[in-house]
Amino acid sequence: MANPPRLRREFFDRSVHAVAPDLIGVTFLFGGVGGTIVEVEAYHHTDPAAHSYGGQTARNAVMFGPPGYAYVYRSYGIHWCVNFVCERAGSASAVLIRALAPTRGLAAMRRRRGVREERLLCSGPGRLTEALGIAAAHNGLPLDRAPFALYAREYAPKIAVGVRIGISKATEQPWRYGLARSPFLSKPFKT
DNA sequence: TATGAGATCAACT
DNA sequence: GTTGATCTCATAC
Repeated sequence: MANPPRLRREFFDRSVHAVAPDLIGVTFLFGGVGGTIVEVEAYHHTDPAAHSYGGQTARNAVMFGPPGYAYVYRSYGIHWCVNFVCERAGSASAVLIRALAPTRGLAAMRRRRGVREERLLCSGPGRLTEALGIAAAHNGLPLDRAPFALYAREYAPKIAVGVRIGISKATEQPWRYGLARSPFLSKPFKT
């Protein structure tokens, strides 16, 4: 069965609030391993919760570059989290990938994660980077070239919207998007 | 089901 | 010195 078309780099050349819901249902592979995006969050440089809010630093420099690149950072000193940079160079906006429904490379994901349950492989930003093998070395890589591969969705999914998770600033902004009722969400959406 | 501690690092006060 | 865009395990109800 043929893969659907890859996402073009221009896909990311739009408002982060337009790109984020459009990523739900997209297939995200890294080194041939991954699945369907079911949960994301949008961050913009005018947003106090964003890493880019206080200006450019060594850590967040990729966010200030052109769209269509991966921003990878260390979270809580333990985990890696991956973002897709959006809009245009300097806008410093990105979409945090929070959860996947695993479809490809299940054995590799189970080996890296050390768990068997499919639900626990990619249901959280730290979990999915561990499952896919994403780390600091991949910060700043383009999303339209290997080892990244993004494939357009083939249907319009039912999008759930809610407040973001794990932040303490701008907590009221409804910038978390997900596939409604997916069992692979890091947390369910209020209905 | 719910709450708490520990792991461990870069940015910031 | 404190705080996170987190996760896991332990303990308590």
